[in-house]
Amino acid sequence: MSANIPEACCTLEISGERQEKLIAMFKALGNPTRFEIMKFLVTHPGCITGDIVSFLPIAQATVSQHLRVLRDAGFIKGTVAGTATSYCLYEENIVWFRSEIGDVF
Amino acid sequence: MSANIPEACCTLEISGERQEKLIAMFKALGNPTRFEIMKFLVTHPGCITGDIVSFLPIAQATVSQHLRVLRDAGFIKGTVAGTATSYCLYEENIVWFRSEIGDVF
DNA sequence: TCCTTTTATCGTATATTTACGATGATTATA
DNA sequence: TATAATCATCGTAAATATACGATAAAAGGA
Repeated sequence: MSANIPEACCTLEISGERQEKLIAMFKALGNPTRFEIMKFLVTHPGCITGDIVSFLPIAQATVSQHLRVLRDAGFIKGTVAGTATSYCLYEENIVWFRSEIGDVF
Repeated sequence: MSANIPEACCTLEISGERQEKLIAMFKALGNPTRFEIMKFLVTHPGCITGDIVSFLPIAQATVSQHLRVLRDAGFIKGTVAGTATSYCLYEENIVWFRSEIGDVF
């Protein structure tokens, strides 16, 4: 008989780069303001930074900083359009995120 | 014709207390040390704090602090057993976590 | 060319997180 | 009743995150 470990409700079988990437995504989502930005982008795809700044009660510089965190985590994608920057969800990465969670949880 | 918003890859239809709870869980998982503790608990259910301290390269006080964050987020459950405390994954809450993510992503 | 619009970045202040050693509380054991 | 074992909490130092105003960069329009 091998060690009898009762099976858990999740495997968490992940490591290395995949784990780091997943943790960075969790961290990015673990902030109320960034979560609101994500929600806003679902209903306002392609909106520009200024739209998000108008929507949120925080300064433009702060919004820009949060957008960077979301961008670095892979959740959103920015496209420069004239003087503005248009933002969308980064669908491929979100699909990856969902898939990884499905694997480990 | 109503506003033609192309459908996103996720709805993020969540708010209020549910959203706060989910964000707190993301935040708790968004730390490498805490993620490792979660992984350790999958393979060592019922282990005591000292086991986790031996496993990780950080001080006992710090481990205890991380355990508290995971406990507050609902990911783990501690049971006092003599002078020790035995920890397990909090399966019901993890199931809830998985289910919420399935709904919004 | 000059001015406006838009956004990212810089510098910085404050808040939070993360880490540690020390201590106290609790339980078991000699 | 001492003594040991185990762990949470306290106080605190250092690092990181979050927020802001100011400024710079880039593009468009007058």
